[in-house]
Parts: sequence; C-alpha cells; structure tokens
Amino acid sequence: MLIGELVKITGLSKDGLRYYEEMGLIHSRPRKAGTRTYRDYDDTTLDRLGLIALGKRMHFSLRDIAATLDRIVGNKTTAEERRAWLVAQIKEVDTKIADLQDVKKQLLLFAERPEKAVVDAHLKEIGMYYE
Amino acid sequence: MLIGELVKITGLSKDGLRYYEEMGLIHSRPRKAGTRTYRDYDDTTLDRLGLIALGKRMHFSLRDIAATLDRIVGNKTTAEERRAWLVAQIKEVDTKIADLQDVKKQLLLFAERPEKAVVDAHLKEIGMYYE
DNA sequence: CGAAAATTGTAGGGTAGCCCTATAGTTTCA
DNA sequence: TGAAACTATAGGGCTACCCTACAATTTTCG
Repeated sequence: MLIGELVKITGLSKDGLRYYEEMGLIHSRPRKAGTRTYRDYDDTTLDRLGLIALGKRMHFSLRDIAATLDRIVGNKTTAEERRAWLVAQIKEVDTKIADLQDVKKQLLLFAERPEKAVVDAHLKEIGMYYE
Repeated sequence: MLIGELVKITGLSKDGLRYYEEMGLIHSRPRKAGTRTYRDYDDTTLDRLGLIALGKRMHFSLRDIAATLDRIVGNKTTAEERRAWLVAQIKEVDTKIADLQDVKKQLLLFAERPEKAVVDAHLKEIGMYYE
C-alpha cells in the first residue's frame, strides 16, 4: 500500500510516517515511476506501528523504540527473551504510574489548603531543592 | 543570587534556566557590570521552579505552565479559583494514570503469551487501526 | 482519450526544550 | 596582580514532528 492508505488506516501524518521510515522504524519497498520513487508498505508495517504507538504511550523515544522493535516483532528472539523484556517494560510503566500518583498526592495537598503559605511550605517538602 | 547558585540549588542547567527566563517562567533583576548585565534572582524564583517541576512531572508544556504559574503562585486569584484549577489538574493526572495502566495491561497480555501470533492478534485489539 | 483532480515526492523552514561549544567580559581569591 | 571561576551572547545540534511550496505521477471522469 502507498503512504496515503497508511495515513487513512493509522491516523498518522504523512510527515510522521516518512520520519519513522527515515529513523528506521518502518520500511517500504521502493516503487519506481519515472523520475520518482514511491514508498510501498506491506501489512507488517501495521504491526510495527501498533508497537510504536504502545511505545509512545510509554513515553519512550523513537530511538529506544527502534532499538527494541525488531526484538519484539521479529523472530530473532526467543519467547523467553521477549517475556523478560516485557517484564522490564512493565516495571518501567509501574515507575511512571507511581510518579504520577505522587504528583496527584501533591496536588491534593494543595487542593486541601490552597493558601499561599501552605503552598510555599509544601514546595520545600517536594525535595527539589535543599541547601 | 546569580545563576550559578540557582544551578547548584535546583540541579537545573544554566541553559535551561536562561530558557525558562526567556519563556517568561522566571524573572530576574538585571545587575549591570560594565558592558555586561548579570541575572539576579530572588527567593521567589525557587517557588516558581518548584511548581515548574511539578508541571513537568505532569508532562505539561512550558507554555501551559507559564500560563497558570501566576494563577497559582501569585496573589491574583482567590483560594476558590486555585482550588478549582487544582481539581482540574488532578483529573488530568488521573487520565494519564489510567492510560498508563491500560498500557500495562497490554504489556501483561503480551507477557502472558509472547508468541508472535498472539502479539499480532492483540495489536488489532489495541484499536489503533481498523478498516 | 484527454484533461482535471488527487496523490506522492523532495526541499526548506518552524517549533519545543533544551545541550554543547566558542569567545569574551567580570569577579574573586591567593 | 594575575590566574581561576563565573557570567554573557551567539551559534549550531538534537527530537519528533508540522506546514508550506512546487513538481511528478497517478486516478478519475466526461
């Protein structure tokens, strides 16, 4: 399929998809036409894009996603290796969730007592700056 | 205090702090010296940086953080207004947490049955592409 | 079949939120 | 007093795109 169809199916932009390809996240077979060359994608591209989307929801960089994409979608690794990788990823997600829950706690404290004095006092508790 | 001290206290970089100032997130009193002008920060800058850090943990853009910073740290709003704003923020954080929990669910499904076939089948469930 | 419309290509510029030089003025301290 | 430490500006680079503009190649329709 050409890029336009991929756009329709995924909702991603042409620029974005071309950027993914440039970064090695997806691949296409070149389809020559005169002086031009069109990108021709096959269905496995959709699998890759699905995992890329998941990676993005985890706030991973494209570089990181690229590094592990083949490991997951390809047949180059054993089931056990993939499982271990996934467990590690789940741990990372847990960390992110925990951080957001802490952020929520801070916000709740603010909400309870929105007076400026309390806000100021609380800022020191966050532990971002000491000395 | 000069920028170096702010760097020490916060752990942020000089470039980052100067960028924050350029974006209007923090302010300094110009301290002239010959042909140069040094940035002189006071303690309230630390309060602002604390809230900026919180905003960043929520994955807010600097633009958004700037827009609401005065509303929270300044005296320009009533306690009730601040409370309402905070409640709205907490809701957003909840949304982000929910999304990450869903991501975790997807990963757990992968982990349970890491066979490629299952992965492929599952990708369609994610609902990123149909047609 | 031929022309207009749709699609794709490349190239170039812009954005965010910084980092990392390089060069030079100012202050501090031994 | 002179070297070290700190600061300034200017410039380029990075990521993950978006948004023109213009040209080439379909596709579609009368």
